[in-house]
Amino acid sequence: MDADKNAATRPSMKIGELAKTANISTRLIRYYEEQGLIESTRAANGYREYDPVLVDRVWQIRGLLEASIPVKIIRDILPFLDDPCDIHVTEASPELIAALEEQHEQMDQRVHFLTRNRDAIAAYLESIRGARHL
DNA sequence: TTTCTTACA
DNA sequence: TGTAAGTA
Repeated sequence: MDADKNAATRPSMKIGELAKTANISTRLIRYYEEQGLIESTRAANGYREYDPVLVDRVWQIRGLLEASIPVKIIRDILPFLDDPCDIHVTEASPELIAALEEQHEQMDQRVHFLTRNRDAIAAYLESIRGARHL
């Protein structure tokens, strides 16, 4: 079924390939790994090998990071993102829960902030377009 | 050629 | 984060 373009979930992607596929630098990939955000195995020659599913994982990490979520928290919720069914919730410490609630609240505020500005810009654009037609 | 580690800007 | 150096 998959002869050439489907190496779906096999631990074999070199850092350069992952970088190109996920559109991030190899430098950042190594950095995420240093921070314990992603894992990799090592080939006999010492080269890192990545599971192709990390392409998505990297995007999730970027999103979380861009939302200013601390690496410490990302580390804790990443395993949950892997299998949402896994019951990490049961062992979530009060500290983690508190941190996540705070982050959630902050994200909510950002969403409102962005929404408001987006609408303001949309309205401004509208008025400009209208004026242009005069 | 690609990747690795370490380190500086 | 990018980039340089010296390897494997």
